[in-house]
Amino acid sequence: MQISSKFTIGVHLLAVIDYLGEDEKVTSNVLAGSIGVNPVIVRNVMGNLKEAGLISISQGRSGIALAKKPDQITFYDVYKAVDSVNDDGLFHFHENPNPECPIGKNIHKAMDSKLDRVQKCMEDEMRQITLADVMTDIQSELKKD
Amino acid sequence: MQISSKFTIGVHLLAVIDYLGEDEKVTSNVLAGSIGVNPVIVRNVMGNLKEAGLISISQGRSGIALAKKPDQITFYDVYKAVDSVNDDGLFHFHENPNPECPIGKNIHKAMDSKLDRVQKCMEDEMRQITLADVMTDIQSELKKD
DNA sequence: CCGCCTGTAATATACCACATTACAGGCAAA
DNA sequence: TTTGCCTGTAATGTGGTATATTACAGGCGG
Repeated sequence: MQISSKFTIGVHLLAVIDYLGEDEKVTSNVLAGSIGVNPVIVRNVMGNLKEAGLISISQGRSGIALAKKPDQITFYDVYKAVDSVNDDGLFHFHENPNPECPIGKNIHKAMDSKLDRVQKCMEDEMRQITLADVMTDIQSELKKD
Repeated sequence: MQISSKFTIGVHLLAVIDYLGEDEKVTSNVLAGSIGVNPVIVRNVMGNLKEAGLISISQGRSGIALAKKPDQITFYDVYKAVDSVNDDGLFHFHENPNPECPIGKNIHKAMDSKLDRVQKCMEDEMRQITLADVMTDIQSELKKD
């Protein structure tokens, strides 16, 4: 199992928007070219990021721009924006434990809070990482040339 | 996306084995009955847990038993045993970033260590939770009746 | 030796991620 | 205001994966 690539696509997207800034025209086709996926996928992710208030999109001969500063955009924001994990949570619980069995009857209650704790731990860590951190690392790679 | 139910099945499995202990005969059919899934799934998970050294299985008119004490079996052990997450990691990275693009060329390098950090955080939290914790909660639910 | 149980392969099904085509609608520039 | 690019989105295809199910070979204990 893996978290959908929509998440990494989202971060990549934001990085390109930040990098090309207001100088160059950024379109879903340009982005799709850099990311290496279909433009429709990009437009969908763009829509998610827009709904979440991370970017602004003006139609027509368009302009896409960050709606927040890079250090105000965290991995968690992107992760939530693109619905990386559904409402049932990170862990898929088997759906039919036997209520006639003392374990089956209570396993859900006994595990849920623990699984939530694990998921929350992961999400809290994602809140610590920002787009600015990614840009810093990209810049320092670029300087090596 | 969600982590396969094989993980929760694995924990459920261990809980039943611990609960029914050495008194009653525990078979894949009994387990499947409590868990509410097909016996073959149970046997596969059993195999995983056996390989990982968490349970012992003797064939024939069989006996299944925990190979460690409940407080020595963590969620992480089960999670690893059933291959909840493949070797590529928790996050599925888009596979064809454009090497001609300054961002596409470096996005992988810039994000990998951060994603690893997130995953490791989750796994560390799982190491803190044991089968014994689950059994404690189940027991206290049972006492409510 | 008989019967129950595990190990495992083969097959089916349903769902999901991602790709692709197509087109309607909007904004901006000319 | 018209034209052309671009976004929003629906419809469809496809491959991969999770789980179910049937079937059977092999092993151990009674």
